[in-house]
Amino acid sequence: MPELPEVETVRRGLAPVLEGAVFDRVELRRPDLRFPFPPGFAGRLEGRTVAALGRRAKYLLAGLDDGATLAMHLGMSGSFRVADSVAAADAFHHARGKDERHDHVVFALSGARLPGGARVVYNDPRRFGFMILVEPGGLERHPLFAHLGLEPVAGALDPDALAARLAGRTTSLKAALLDQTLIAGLGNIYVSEALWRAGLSPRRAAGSLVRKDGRASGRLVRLTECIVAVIADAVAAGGSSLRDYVRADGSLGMFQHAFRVYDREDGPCLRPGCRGVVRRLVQTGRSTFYCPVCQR
DNA sequence: CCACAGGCCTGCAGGC
DNA sequence: TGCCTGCAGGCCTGTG
Repeated sequence: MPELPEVETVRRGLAPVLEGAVFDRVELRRPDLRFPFPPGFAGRLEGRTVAALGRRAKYLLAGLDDGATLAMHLGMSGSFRVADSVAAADAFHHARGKDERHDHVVFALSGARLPGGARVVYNDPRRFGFMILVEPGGLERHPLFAHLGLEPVAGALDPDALAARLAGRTTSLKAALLDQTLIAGLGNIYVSEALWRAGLSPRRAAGSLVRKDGRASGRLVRLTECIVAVIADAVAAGGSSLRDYVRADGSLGMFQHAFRVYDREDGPCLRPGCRGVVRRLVQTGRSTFYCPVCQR
């Protein structure tokens, strides 16, 4: 259930292995994940070198030496693990309680930095993840990427740009922040955490943070600061490890220990001086955690 | 059996 | 009629 911090942590773990490495063999152990693999998918990758491993929103983007891009989304339960052999990979996965029935893709790699080669294994029990190959120059026009919103990182998430996108919208702040065409990379955990930090109710109308002249209100400036901060803090902690997510080297993220509201229903609000109790509500089918006392 | 889980696409209904 | 918006449902498997 990787959100941006988990995907970024995976990227940092995989980059030293993938960058400069060649796909010697790509093994698809089933014909589909969320979508069927396109015909020739594995063969199209074999023999190609990874130039760089990047990220956009919750997508991992492996740029290939011929200009194409392997785009990978982890869905709700996707994870990668790295090993120098099949046996080591399986032992590692086993230790993490992973079921090898859900090992769906195996990349066999070689490279100057990989004496003896390496294997990168993709495991995804729920199969909401997917991999696609985008031909050179096609990324910006691709329907999955063309409408992605602002990255929630310093310098990219501009309050007035966000105000322009929220103006007039009656939908809840919770739903707006989950909308990947507005801000790209937030998910259910970090929306709750950011709104708690900002002291804003998840039920508030998104457009209520925009001034009449169309610019960002003080509250919206504060919210953008809190979004950037919570994402940066989570990346620094290696993301959050709950049920499925582990880092590429098998270690756990630590940010789950820093949650202020997420999954803390009925617990005391942790804001100094606030005597509220954390509540859970369901918005557009997803749990929201918030303090009704200090989030208005 | 039920509810719920970190994502996101589709289709439908309602408002203008 | 169209366009936009917002929401329920569905995709899968696993866990409590």
